Amino acid sequence: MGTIGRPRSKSAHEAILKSALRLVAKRGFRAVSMNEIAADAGVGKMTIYRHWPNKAAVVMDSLLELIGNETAFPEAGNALESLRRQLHLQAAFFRSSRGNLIRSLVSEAQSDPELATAFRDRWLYPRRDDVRQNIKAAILEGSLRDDFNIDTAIDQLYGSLYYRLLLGSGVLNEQFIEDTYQQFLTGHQARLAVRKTPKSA
Amino acid sequence: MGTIGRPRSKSAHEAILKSALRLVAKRGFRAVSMNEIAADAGVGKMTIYRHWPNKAAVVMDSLLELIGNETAFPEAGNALESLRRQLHLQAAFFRSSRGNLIRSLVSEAQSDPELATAFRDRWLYPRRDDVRQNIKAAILEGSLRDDFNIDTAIDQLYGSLYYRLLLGSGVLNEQFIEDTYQQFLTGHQARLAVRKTPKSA
DNA sequence: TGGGAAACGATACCTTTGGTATCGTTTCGA
DNA sequence: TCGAAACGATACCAAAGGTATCGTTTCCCA
Repeated sequence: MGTIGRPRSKSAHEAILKSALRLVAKRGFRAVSMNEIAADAGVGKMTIYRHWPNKAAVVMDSLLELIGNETAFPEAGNALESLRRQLHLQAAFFRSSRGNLIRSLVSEAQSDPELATAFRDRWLYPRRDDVRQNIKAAILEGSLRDDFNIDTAIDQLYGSLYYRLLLGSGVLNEQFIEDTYQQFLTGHQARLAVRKTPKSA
Repeated sequence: MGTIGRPRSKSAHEAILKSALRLVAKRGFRAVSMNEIAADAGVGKMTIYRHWPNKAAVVMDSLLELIGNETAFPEAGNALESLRRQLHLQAAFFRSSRGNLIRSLVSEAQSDPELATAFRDRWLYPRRDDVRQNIKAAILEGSLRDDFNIDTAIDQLYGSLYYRLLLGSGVLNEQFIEDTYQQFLTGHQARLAVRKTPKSA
């Protein structure tokens, strides 16, 4: 049997991802060329195309492998508080240069169905699953009602964050996150314990 | 004094906008080339560039001049009902091939600051102003409270629509719109009419 | 331990496309 | 009526994603 040949260079792989992340975060997807990424990583352009099928795939992997866990749900005393803190984490992530990665991939996905599927399956849905799990925990803790559509609630929670990231209509500051969180609570919080007066008060 | 020269052809102008709208709505911004738009409109490519500075500007004007009023607030018995119907209109607009225009322009705007500004100033903000006016009317009618941040409320109302349009995470069906509208009401509706007792009840 | 297969960096190349330059021609208005 | 500018057509340019191929290097396995 023939041998396998020279193995892929792990150092080249990592250098490419790091260069792609740094350049795209700073200047955006379209402004960065593949030649530039290759030169910055000290690598031949063909080496990139031996590891990934196209430019979008490189940036997608940069996001997932290097900074994919920066918005994980933080520990907190209870599920609702963990959700609140995660919203602030996600806003900070979007405000930072990392936001350019998301903007770039969503932008390219509009004309690249394969990328759109990959972005949903590898970025969006896993994170939505985390939110869903958190909301279920909050329900079990008795903090949230149990009779609403969770997917719709997730859209309402995070939709306005993506909206401000992509449309630039407003600032993703802490006040906005607090307002969004409170509006979510208003609609989904379990009825507060002490309800002494009957409905016909 | 010299004369003015031959005037711009209004028929060429309109033919270009119609071709751009039709082709981009059907196949998307990136998949349609300027040569193709020119050929479809029966026009020289240079004529397009005499009327618009670049491809994005043509599509932007197609949106505004040809279908910009398809999501106007419909007449209704009261402001809240008008808002509810407009949400359904906007969802239908996004579900139709017109949604490709919005997706295309938002996508291109991520790497084109001038287009981003134009999209906000000419598309987004005028429509947000309509929503703001509607919400103020609903407040005056006594249907909504008057102590919330209107801009944040608009983001929460429409953010999830743009989110589903751009991310494709869920269907923009009527149930989703109803849920979104109800969640908005839950947080912002005025306390139901009869409030006979003073605050210290 | 040595030979073959495949990855490596480098570079030339192909194709597409947005945008420009320039042609001779047409149309208007002053 | 004539000049200026727009017209359709076409050749062209530059940038960039992606491919092909070079000689070289590295490693696994026989």
